[in-house]
Amino acid sequence: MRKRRETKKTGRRAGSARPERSPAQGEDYEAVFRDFLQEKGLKLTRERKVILEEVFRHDDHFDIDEFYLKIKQKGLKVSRASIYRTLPLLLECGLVDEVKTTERQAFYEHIHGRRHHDHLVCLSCGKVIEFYSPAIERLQEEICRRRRFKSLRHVLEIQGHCKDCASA
Amino acid sequence: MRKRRETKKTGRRAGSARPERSPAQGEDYEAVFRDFLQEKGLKLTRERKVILEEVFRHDDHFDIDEFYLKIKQKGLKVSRASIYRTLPLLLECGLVDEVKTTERQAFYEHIHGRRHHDHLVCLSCGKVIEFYSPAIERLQEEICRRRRFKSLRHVLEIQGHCKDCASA
DNA sequence: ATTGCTATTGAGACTTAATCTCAATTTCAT
DNA sequence: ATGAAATTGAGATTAAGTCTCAATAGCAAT
Ligand SMILES: [Zn+2]
Ligand SMILES: [Zn+2]
Ligand SMILES: [Zn+2]
Ligand SMILES: [Zn+2]
Repeated sequence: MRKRRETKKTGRRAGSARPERSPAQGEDYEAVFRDFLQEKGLKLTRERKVILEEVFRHDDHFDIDEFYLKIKQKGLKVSRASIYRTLPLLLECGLVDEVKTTERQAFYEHIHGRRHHDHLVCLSCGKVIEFYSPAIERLQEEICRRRRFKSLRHVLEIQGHCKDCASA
Repeated sequence: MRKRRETKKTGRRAGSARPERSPAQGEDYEAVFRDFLQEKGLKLTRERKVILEEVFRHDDHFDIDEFYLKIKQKGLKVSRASIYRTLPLLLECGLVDEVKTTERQAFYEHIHGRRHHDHLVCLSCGKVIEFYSPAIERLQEEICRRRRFKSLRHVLEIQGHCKDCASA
């Protein structure tokens, strides 16, 4: 068993800032995944189904190790390697969002009709607060346009102390 | 000898976007460092001097491994451990800026009168282009204020393809 | 300059997230 | 049902970063 790094995990729920879901997008992520796989000549295996289900059962951010443990505790059998191999696929087909943090480990969140958003991360309690600023997004586009830089993605993470930890 | 990871290093010079130096700030970074160390009861060793000099000889971003190799090639003798121990000190006293990237390795850049800035990173050629947007900075402050989040630092990295690579 | 208390160093061991290996197994189009 | 090709998983490997600890160096006080 891999030793888990010790990290503050308290209160790792997103704050009130989460953009609400758009119910417009269908629930059938399995169909999306299946089609994606088929198109690439890949196979929808039992393991991939388990991972997909589990990803969509999660309603907040998670890191891979946490995710692996959760699957294991449920008695489902999927290897760490398969998880590491499947998440990039889910990323590629747009069902999952990867947020590379300034910490070593990236975290993930299923998309399921969520909008893009960025993050405030509390250095004391580990809380992740989502925010979305159309103005900032627009300015980024502007910056890229001016430099003829073709933007594919971005990471904006603000680190500091949340209001609970700052007052303590 | 530690095996280097293979990464695209071509054209890793910053683009034209670098904010110009402010000549107002004195050149005497060694004095700054010495005072800082003294205040903390730490010592200005030969190794620390070498590292400091070398950091300020670099005029763009660098990662630790690259940095270590460069020092070694010059025949200067400083261990990897010392570099890993010294850079956080330089960070702490504000002489160096650490930019955690979405890649595994962070990169560094000496400050020396530079303003804060963020980065465009080209995924094809590895080029790092700096930019600074007062408007974005202001919006970030605004977001934090609204959430009573005390911001300490932030990372904004936009990934994509630079104009040279996009046209190719 | 000498002394002595600490901070520091460096070689190499260790940690750990992530990737790779490869034989055994599973998927799925035919 | 069949077989080519993709996939799996246990464990090895990689590599950035951290830690250990005996030997050494800085420096303040004498
Ligand atoms: Zn954004
Ligand atoms: Zn907090
Ligand atoms: Zn900024
Ligand atoms: Zn490029």
